[in-house]
Order: sequence, then C-alpha cells, then structure tokens
Amino acid sequence: MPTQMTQSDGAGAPEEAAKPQRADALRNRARVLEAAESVFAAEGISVPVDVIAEKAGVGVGTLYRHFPTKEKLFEAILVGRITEIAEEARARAGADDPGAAFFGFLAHVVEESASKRDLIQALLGAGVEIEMAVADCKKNLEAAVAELLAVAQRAGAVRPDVTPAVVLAVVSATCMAADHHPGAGTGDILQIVCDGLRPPAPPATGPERRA
Amino acid sequence: MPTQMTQSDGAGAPEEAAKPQRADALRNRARVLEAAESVFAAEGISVPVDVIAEKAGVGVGTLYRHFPTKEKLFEAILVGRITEIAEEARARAGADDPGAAFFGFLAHVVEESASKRDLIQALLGAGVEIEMAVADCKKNLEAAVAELLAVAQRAGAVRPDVTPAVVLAVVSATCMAADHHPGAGTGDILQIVCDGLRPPAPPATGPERRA
DNA sequence: TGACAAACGGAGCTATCGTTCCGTATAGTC
DNA sequence: GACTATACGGAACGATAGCTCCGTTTGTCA
Repeated sequence: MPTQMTQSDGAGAPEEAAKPQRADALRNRARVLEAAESVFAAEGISVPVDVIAEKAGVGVGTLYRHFPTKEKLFEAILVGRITEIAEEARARAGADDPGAAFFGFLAHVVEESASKRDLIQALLGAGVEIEMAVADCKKNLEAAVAELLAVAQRAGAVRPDVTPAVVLAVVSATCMAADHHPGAGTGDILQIVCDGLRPPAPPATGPERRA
Repeated sequence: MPTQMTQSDGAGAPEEAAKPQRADALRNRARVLEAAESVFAAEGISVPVDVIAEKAGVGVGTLYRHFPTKEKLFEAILVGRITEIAEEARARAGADDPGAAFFGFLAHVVEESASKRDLIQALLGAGVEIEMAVADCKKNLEAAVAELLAVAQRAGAVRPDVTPAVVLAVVSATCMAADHHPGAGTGDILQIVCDGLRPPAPPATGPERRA
C-alpha cells in the first residue's frame, strides 16, 4: 500500500497546518484505499463505489469524505502505482549491466501490472479522464524510463532509435495483451517485444531488418 | 460496410423462410449499421444508443427492432470487422513472398484498426461480454492467421516458436498502444514487434537473444 | 385507391450509479 | 463523566442510459 495523499490540498491556497485527524478517520481512509486498490485491480474502474465501501467496511458517506469523487480515489491509487514503477526504474538505472537492468525492468512492470485491470485501463486511457496529478506522475515516469533507456542504449543493449514514449507504449501494450489473451503466454509476448527492442545484430547478415 | 446479418435467427428453431422485408426496413437497418460503425469507432462502445439512432436518422425504437440489444448491434459490427481481417489473412496466405505477406498483413491490420476504438476495446475485452458469435468469428480469424503464419515460418521469415495466439495478442497490443500513445509513432511500435517476431539472425553472433 | 400488415418514432419506464444530506455515534479533551 | 468537534452511515436524490410500448405512418399488394 504505497498510496498516500494529503486529503485536501486545494490548488492555489498556501495552507500549511495539516490539522491532525482523528484515529478512526485515518484508519478508515486506509481501509478505503486498500479496498479500492484490490477491487479496481480485479474489476476495473467501472465498479460501483458501493462495492468499494462495502469491502472497506464503511459507508459511502465515509468514502466520500475522504475522496471527493470516485475519480479522485482512483487517481490516488494510480499515482501510487505509477510512482512505484518510476522508483523501480530509477533504482535500476545505476546497475552494473544496463541491458539486463532495462529488460529486467520491463519484465518487472509486466509481471507487476498483470491482472491489474485498472492500471492497464488507465495506461490505455480507456474511459478515464487524465487528471493533472496523474499527468505529472506520468511525466515523472517517463523521465525515469528515459534515464534507464539512455544507459542501456549507450551500452548497446537497446536500439538507438527507441524513445521513452515508445518504451512506455510497448510496455503497456504488453500488459494489456497478456491480460486479455490468456492463450498467449505473457513471457512469449514479452520475449518478442524485448528482442524487437534489441539492436539488429552487430555487423549483420540476416534477412532484411528495418524497412 | 461488409457487416450483414440475418436479423432474427433464433437458436434452435430450424426456421428457414427468410420472409422478405420492407424496403424502408432494409434501408434503415443499413443506416443504423453504418452509423453505429462510425460512432463506435470514434467514441468507443460506451456511446448512448440515442446518439447512434440520431446519426442514423431513425428513432431508437427502430434501432431496437433491428437489433434486440445494444450489445447485439455491436456484435454485428464486430463480426463484420473480424471477418474482414480474416479474409485479408487468407488472401495473403498464397503470396509469393511469405515473409512479406505476413508482415504486410500485420501492418495492414494495424493501419486499418487505428482509430477504431471499438475494435480495440473489443479485442481488449474491456467491458464487453464475448458473445458466441464473436467467439466463433475469432476462431475463424485465428485459423486464417495460423495458415499465414505457418507459411511464413516454413519460409524462415518468422520464429518457429511463435503461435497464432501470440500473433493476435501482439497485433491487438500494437493497435492499442498506437491508439493511446500518440507520442510513440505507430510505425515505430510495429517495427519493434515485427523485428521481435523475426528469427534471431541465422547462425548468430550478436548479444544473447532468447533467454 | 383502399386496406392492412409492417415498420416507425420517441415519450417514458426502470435500473444503475455517483453524490449529497443529515441524524447519530464516537474520539479526544478537561 | 460530560462536552463537543469530528466523523460515520446509509437513505434518498438526480442524472444517465438501456429498453419498451403504443399511437402514427408507410410500403405493398390487389
């Protein structure tokens, strides 16, 4: 449960004093977050809020006191998830073997995101309005991936013409494909994508690559 | 507009005599289908039926007389689209250059499906109950792709370990990624996938491929 | 042209879901 | 233990969207 947020942070107001919350309020907030995380992951973003509230063991009123809208709740979870992935990328950026670090990262993300419908849908953009908070978060992720990618490219492990945007696109696509085509093994798809990201073999002979 | 269907075919009853429909009924049916096709493609499957009816220039009542549910209407369109793709695969299966035929097919599908939200969502399975009719259709598509793939593999243009299911998964993933990550060029993503599908360079030297 | 079955249109019914409101319960404090 | 601000619960409201119903229109056939 990495997702945390300061409940009400209005945009412009320079409010500072985070007044202490009551113990039960804190507890319930955490419960809602936890319940939402699992329910969204399992069912996607279209589950009714009632379901989340019930799973959390609170009333809908309580849910709405902590998160002003369903979308905000989802956003909170999303920001947590994406931030986590970005941290993972940063953590791997300094590894000894840049190639292994890069491809390991891809595998990690795919594995982690498999069966997380909500994340997938969000990355996909299906039916979700991209909020500013999430957009910023994505920028952060893209920056982290850019670094990891650059190192791997410098080491010759990844094609030089690949951009961070392409990496993100390809990764989310792999997650989606894996989730919805159970017939095709996740590993097989990932393998294809990874090999496609590698440079076309040093001096080269093989069949015409790159049109 | 390849989508066609015999309006009411009950499951078990061996009814044969397709009683002739009135001219306006036929016309309206076609209009609904056409409108639905473009609206679904543009907005996804969540558009209200009213929108489709309006675009078709008919009332919702008329829409529902031709298609018992919104889902059935969508299904009709889907079946048409998927069948078309399957035919494309079959048409290319006998080409001179199996490799070019195979990769050309992938490019064709991606290009054709770009900007077709509904198809993508359906391939994804997001929020759509897979109906029998569509499932059959998918089987047909998979068979067609299997043939095209087999020929290409025999010619050494595609990895031998790739299965039809993987190809479909990878293609739909590419469509989705291209649609939702405008930052990453469709061509770039397709390139990566295609190269990943190719065999790992004849005798080989390059960096370790295939774990 | 008249008659009738077939088809149409769209108001409105129903179910669902996000959100609000307010009476009740409780954590924290003296 | 009493008091109060804080938080809770869940009934109810409003909006939306799928679908139905029935009075009206129209194609077809003689």
